[in-house]
Amino acid sequence: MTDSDAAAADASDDSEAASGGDHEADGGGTDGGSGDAPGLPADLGAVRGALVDWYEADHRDFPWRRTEDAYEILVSEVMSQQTQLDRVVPAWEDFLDEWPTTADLAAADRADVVAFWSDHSLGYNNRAKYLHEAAGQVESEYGGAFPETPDELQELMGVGPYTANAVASFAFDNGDAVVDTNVKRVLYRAFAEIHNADDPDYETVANALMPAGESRIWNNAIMELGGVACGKKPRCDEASCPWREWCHAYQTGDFTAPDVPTQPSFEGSRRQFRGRIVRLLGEHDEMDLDTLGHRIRVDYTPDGEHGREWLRGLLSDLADDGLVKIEEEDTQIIARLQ
DNA sequence: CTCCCGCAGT
DNA sequence: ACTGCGGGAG
Repeated sequence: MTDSDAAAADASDDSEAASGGDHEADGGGTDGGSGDAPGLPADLGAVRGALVDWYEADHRDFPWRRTEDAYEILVSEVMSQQTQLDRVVPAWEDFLDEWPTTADLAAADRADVVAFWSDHSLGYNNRAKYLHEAAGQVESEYGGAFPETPDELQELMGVGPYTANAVASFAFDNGDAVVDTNVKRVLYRAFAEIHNADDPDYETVANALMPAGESRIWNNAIMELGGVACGKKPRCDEASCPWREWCHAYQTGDFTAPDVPTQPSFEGSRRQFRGRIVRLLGEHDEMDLDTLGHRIRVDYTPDGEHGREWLRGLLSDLADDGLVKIEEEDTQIIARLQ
């Protein structure tokens, strides 16, 4: 899309701007703009409309954006928490094919769900456990019907503030503004007040920005912005960012973003070996200690530094996490998914 | 190497 | 407030 428009240029506040979207701005006057969110542009209606129009004009067509089923949405959110969306698509489709409803998932063996998770390289196997557990909660505590408010959704295992608002928004159009690392980056760059704050209150600003009662379209739109136009490497013009005329970063050229804690390297980490163990146990049902050890690392020697004692430690933690069961038969030690 | 739509346990 | 948790892709 050609955009052009030199941008920064006029910082003038005229505007009703682009759009003509169908969303009429905020219900007049009530929030008069920046009442509880100093630092937001005065013409909030234009800012909101520009983003929503931009999203509606063109956005990535992920399959979970075509459903309003809370369970399907939840599965997509949990999978997306740290896996690239393009990789989530096939896993999401396979998962729902295998367990189409919360009743199906709740009735499944956890070991099968964990094995699926590992087999689809979705990482963080605890999330499979959480999802299985959450399905059980929906069945037993809500009679199979998802709660519809963020507060209630947060009671589900593995569902925190972000996921609760995402599900409430995308399934029920009933959420508050989502705040994840993408949204934080957008807000930090766009609005100087956030950028300059010692301890930015993202939640308050995000909610002040969101048009009340339109969480579904809004949260989709602002996350799309963070993913497509305002990623770590900004693509303002290429993506025709709708906020260029208001954006502090675009006008100053300062595209710094909030620090995201960097993970310790994965290669050689204990997480890597946990992952290998779970993957192997998903393929072999049960394995004895030394066979498992030799299969997860070439330098495994029963009595060496990375030997039985080391492996017992990993398995013990996996057992504490409820992912693995350790059985002692005679002198043999056998592990299987739990 | 970094990045990717967080959360639970402590 | 801090820590641990997978693994593919760029």
